[in-house]
Amino acid sequence: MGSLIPFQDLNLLPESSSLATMAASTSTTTPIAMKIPKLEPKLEPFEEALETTPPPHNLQQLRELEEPQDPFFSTPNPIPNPISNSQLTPFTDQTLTPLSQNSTISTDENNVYSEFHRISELFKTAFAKGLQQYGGDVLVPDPDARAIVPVPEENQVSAAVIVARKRIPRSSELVRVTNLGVEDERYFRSVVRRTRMIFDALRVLSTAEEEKKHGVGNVKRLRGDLRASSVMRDRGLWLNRDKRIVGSIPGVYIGDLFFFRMELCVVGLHGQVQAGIDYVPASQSSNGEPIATSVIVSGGYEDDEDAGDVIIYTGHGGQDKFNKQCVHQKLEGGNLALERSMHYGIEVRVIRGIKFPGSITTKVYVYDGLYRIMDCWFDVGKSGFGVYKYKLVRIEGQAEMGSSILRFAAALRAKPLTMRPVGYLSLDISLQKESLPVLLFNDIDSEQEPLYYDYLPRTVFPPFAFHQSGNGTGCECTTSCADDCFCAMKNGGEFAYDHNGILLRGKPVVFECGPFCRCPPQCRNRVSQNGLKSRLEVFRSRETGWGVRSLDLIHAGAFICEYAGVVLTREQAHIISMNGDNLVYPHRFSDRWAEWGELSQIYSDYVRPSYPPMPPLDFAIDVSKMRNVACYMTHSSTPNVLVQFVLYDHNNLMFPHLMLFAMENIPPLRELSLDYGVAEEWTPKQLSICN
DNA sequence: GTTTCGTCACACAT
DNA sequence: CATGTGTGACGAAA
Repeated sequence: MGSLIPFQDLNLLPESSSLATMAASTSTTTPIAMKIPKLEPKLEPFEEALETTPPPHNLQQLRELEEPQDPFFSTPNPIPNPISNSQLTPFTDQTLTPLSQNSTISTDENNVYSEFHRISELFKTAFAKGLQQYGGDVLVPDPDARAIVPVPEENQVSAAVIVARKRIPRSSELVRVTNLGVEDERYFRSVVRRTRMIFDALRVLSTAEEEKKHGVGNVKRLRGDLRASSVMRDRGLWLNRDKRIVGSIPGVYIGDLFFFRMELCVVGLHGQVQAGIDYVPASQSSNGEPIATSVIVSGGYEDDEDAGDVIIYTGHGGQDKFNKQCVHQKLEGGNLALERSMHYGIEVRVIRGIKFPGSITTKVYVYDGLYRIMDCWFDVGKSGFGVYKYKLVRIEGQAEMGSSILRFAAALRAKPLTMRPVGYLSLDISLQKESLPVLLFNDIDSEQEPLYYDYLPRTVFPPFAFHQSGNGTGCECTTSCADDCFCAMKNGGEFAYDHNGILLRGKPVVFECGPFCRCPPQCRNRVSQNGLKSRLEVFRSRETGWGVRSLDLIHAGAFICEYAGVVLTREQAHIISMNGDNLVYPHRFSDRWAEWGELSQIYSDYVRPSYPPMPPLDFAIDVSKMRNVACYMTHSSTPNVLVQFVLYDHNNLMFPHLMLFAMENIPPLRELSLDYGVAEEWTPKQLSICN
């Protein structure tokens, strides 16, 4: 056990302060950032992807919309990788500075000191040694070494093997993905979306299975996340295992949210289950040096300082079981890798772990984009032990940080008018008809349209829809519904939701408990009939007219709202549509429910749920005079919201409710989008695109 | 190839 | 509801 070193004394230490000063002056006198090729933002922000889509309530435009469906799902077999001009840039040996052939990583046995003055020795030797051994100048590495040399055409590798077919070990080949076209982006996004849907489906289903087997509450420490990732690893469904990507991961956007570390591994954003620094180890690196690729800022180290764009990040190691520093850190492993990444000007992905009460887990992980390591020094931490510190500075020109959006949204929920003094036209256009307020925001023009319609929280069905059905049947459960209850039977012997109200798997139709059941309103099988769970906001957008976003984070699979309007029969619709009114045809919505919980890549005998069977829907929804928030959602072919048909207040299969559920973890203030489907006349063209 | 080790998880108990 | 603690699975190193 080393003796405690007073924090303030170390700052006075000549060696440390001089070196720190020199390091600091280095970064100011030589404009390092200028010499690094500026990183163009490669990923198109989600909002921009929606730019050309028309407002959903303008159905005429919608029909004219020519947008191919997500090719991944619309064809039965995986399509060939559409990548044409994109490339993976290998980091060849030439891209890194030449080393002396015999250099090794410094793992100085004397790293642990108990005497105060010896810390400075450690600092000098470990650091200077670490740098000098690699042939560079101790404090001013060759600026040219920071440039990533463009790779000649013949060395470029195709990206076709992003999705593997069997379990693959982790590669050590460092690449950076560049020049992705719009189609490439769309493709990779769909791969990531699909992968994450499989992960979530496996995770919630394994929990549900265990509960079924052992009974609710008797399940011991079930780790659905571990189960899901393990199954997916065995099937080779982890992404980006064949290349170690420096920089952005294709298909992962800044602001994307994750609730499990394992999920970060599955998409390849961060490959360490618990460790905060991910890197290519020296033994696998082409030049024998470790290179860091991503870090997680999770608040686990007391010496971290997080100012958003600038992070003082603490290296790993030196902690006891209670996350207390107890020995000095060493310049090895991830610590050395970060230092080497700084030396070569290699950017790192930053993921923040943020405490998030009220979620399914206590923490949420946000991808915050790329940072450059600008500085690195040895310091004494608050507990008096030596720690390595790294100054990470966010690269400019990237989309806004997800973590700051989370923070802003939290403030907005509490004080909307303080945070946005201008633009709110209404703090609740539903006039308390919804369980939570629906805000209306326009800071672009004077349009106020949503104010002028009657707000209709639930769809109005014609009376005969109730009469035609055997609506007097319900379950007899008095406390809580179980898997053997009448309503569970109607759903094929299982409930559609888990105990958090998450939709487990999309179905042709979901039967919820209703007014004819004896169970209480809190019953787990009444998810979509109890109103909003997240605060929604209709907002004016230059690109799409109106759009909808949430002030709350929405979990994947969570209920959002109903798509409400007045139901018209085919005959009524025919008459009304001649006047050019706004009608929505439920049968035209793409069957996105089938993607939710789709596991054909896991089970070869997987078939899309066909029970309970649904007849073709033959009605329209009139949203011209009465509507709710849903009809302001924009269209997308990679939507984050799906339509699930639900019955609860009657059993008439001809007239289900259109309930909207989240297909992804939707960050607050990200635009919600629905696949309204494309008109039939587009089908041939669509096929030609897919083939 | 195999084993050991450490880790900014997670879930549940208290 | 914060803190404690047991089980865990991965990649890296030996």
